[in-house]
Amino acid sequence: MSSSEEDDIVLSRIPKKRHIISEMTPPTSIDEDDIPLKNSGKRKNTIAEDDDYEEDVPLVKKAKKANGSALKKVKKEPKTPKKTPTTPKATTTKAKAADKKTTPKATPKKETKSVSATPKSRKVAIKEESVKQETPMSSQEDEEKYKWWEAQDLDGEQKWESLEHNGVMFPPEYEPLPSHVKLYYDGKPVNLPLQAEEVAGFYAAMLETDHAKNPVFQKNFFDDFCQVLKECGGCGVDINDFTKMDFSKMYAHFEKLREEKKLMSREEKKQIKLEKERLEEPYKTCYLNGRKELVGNFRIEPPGLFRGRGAHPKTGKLKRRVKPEDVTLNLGRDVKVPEPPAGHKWGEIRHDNTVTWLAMWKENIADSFKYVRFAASSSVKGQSDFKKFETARNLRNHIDAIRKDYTEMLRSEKMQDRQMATATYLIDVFALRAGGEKGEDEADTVGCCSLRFEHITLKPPNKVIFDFLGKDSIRFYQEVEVDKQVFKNLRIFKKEPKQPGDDLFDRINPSILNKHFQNYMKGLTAKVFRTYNASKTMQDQLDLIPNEGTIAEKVVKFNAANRTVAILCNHQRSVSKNHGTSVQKISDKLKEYMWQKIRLKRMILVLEPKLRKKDPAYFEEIDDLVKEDEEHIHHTIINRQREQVMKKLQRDNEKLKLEKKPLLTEKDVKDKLDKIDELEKEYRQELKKGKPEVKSNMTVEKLKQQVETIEARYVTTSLQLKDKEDNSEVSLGTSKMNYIDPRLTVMFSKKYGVPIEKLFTKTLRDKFKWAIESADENWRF
DNA sequence: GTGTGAACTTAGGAACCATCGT
DNA sequence: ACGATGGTTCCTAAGTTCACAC
Repeated sequence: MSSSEEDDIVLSRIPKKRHIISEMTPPTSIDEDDIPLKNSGKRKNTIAEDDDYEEDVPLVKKAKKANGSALKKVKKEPKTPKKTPTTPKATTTKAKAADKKTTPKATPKKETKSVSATPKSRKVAIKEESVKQETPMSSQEDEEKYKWWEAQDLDGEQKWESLEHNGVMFPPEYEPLPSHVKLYYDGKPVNLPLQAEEVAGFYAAMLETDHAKNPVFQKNFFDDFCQVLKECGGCGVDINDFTKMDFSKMYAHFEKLREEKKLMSREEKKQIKLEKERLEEPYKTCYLNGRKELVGNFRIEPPGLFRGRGAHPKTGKLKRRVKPEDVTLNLGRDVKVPEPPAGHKWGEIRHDNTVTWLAMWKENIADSFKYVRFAASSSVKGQSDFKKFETARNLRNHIDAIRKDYTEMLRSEKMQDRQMATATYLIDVFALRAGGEKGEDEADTVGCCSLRFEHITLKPPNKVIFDFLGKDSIRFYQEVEVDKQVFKNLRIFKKEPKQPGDDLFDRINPSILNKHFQNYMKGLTAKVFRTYNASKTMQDQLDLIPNEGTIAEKVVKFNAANRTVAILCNHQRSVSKNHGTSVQKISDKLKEYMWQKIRLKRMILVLEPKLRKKDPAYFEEIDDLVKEDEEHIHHTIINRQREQVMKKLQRDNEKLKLEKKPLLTEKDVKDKLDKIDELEKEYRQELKKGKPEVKSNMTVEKLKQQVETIEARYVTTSLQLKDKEDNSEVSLGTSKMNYIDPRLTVMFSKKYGVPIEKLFTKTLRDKFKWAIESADENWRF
């Protein structure tokens, strides 16, 4: 076959390539790496014509490191922190939208128009609406009824016509510790300045968590703590050794507060909750194009210690308090700007209707932005969700062609194309994420394009073992069989001089890949494959479910389908710490049921011994129970009963103590204990004789009835156990919320007569209202 | 292409809450 | 009536993607 021939050629050329590559890119140094890079463009063009994939040059991804940060700084410099629109964004085209006459009423309509009209490269579908902004905050009638999915699709650059909101909610000010609660350093109490005390408190409060035991966390915390301490003038003691810090007093104080909170009366708790709700009331909603909408995260994130996931180099760093001056609000031009907190000003006011955020601030850990956005149930989010699923759904019209193409392209002469095809295969088949490049100061996690040498192991003829940390440092481990050619390609991508640490896909990145995808379908990017395959899988799984059985059974089947999707997407959750015990409990229960059943059957035989011959199968299992197990179960039962009696005694006594009445003693429960003793005796007898006592009023009929009851319980419980095990490390929620087209769930609900409440929680019903109201029992993805 | 900023979706764990079995 | 338990919501970190400057 031509394939192997081709491969032979390819492989035979490798030495040559190796030579070239090692000349061009010394394997050791990243910095030197970026020198050849500059030539790459030129070289590549000529070489590509050779049809010799071997010779085009890897993208050099790590090049920036050194001068990258320098660049960054240069860039940032012109950014004067003044009031002028100097953020990079503000100077770009879009920025005209953000153009800020901080005085909101400056030139309302003209500006709004120019906002939308400016972006040069795009045809902006804006019909110069002479915005009839009827006082939004008052129109309450139709808001409930607005169904955007039945309305016209405004699919353009402009995201809103008018926007009014009340700004953001700030966390409460820091409350100083009582004077007797202090940090101890080197055995002595320390008087910390308030700001430093707050930071120390962040750590103290989490003293018993895993985070606090992580050395990186400790170091980052300590560095930032010392910094803060220095900034506010120190504390008279030279604090320079983390190990001498004693947070125990502070920790105890926080524990006490926690306890007190728990012990608050029902009434008090209610009051506090009411008060909280009253305070957040104004921020919960906003007006979008005159209609009331829910805001999502209107609360500014409180300060604290950064809890990065996985091995994050910055974990433990201080997340500083956000001030109104740090916050940029985005709202309509003609609308009242909410009052900043007393004595403060907003950082900036924007009127950018090409974006959907309400407020924004810069965060100090990664130096990125945080946004206040609409809630998931809002029309804005609903629309983009709808669009996302429609894009994914549209992929079904192209997927065959795409698969055919990449299958062919796996053998391309051009290295970049081979990588592209192979990556597409992995993304399509194993639902990998795109895998963008990550920095030194982030956790080392990867996706498809950032997979490295050490992340896959090849086992001929075609087995691949993936083992890497993906998003959120969740491990992706799979042993799979792949297409022969994919296997060969991966082997080539790992060929010398590649070594651990090197990128497998050194000629592509998500950007290149996505650009390629655009050729097939508008809006097609790497992540669309995940959505498509998830929803497609769900559809296929649902198709397999017969329309029969109880609602509960159907729900179980639905969840099983959901689970296959979750597994496809590698959605995991950590096993809860008491998972082990609760599994043990259930299997104990199962054993006990089994024992009960057998015991009942033995009783039947006591009544009518000849039944055994008549129906040997029915009685077969009674031999399965060995004496030791039986004895053990007896013990468990007896112990449990005794414990229960004693526990109740204790509880009663506690009450009596409060009422100052005389306490009960063991004598008072003697009756009960005696009964248990009796039972114990009975069991012992039973064990000796090998058959149970049978009450005089028992009949074979009754006993058989009881056996059935027990059997039913056994089945239910074992299903429960299986479900628990299967689900212990799979998280169904993420795929239900983000990947499975909600119209599939709605379809299932209608077609199988399962109330939607059993499949979607309240929040999901709100989020997917559009789907619930638009899909019927015949809808297909 | 590379680098970066910006804006958006996706994600797991903690906190909170309701319900269930005893 | 009560704690354990499991489900739901909240929180915010961690991704992807896109536009733009170079």
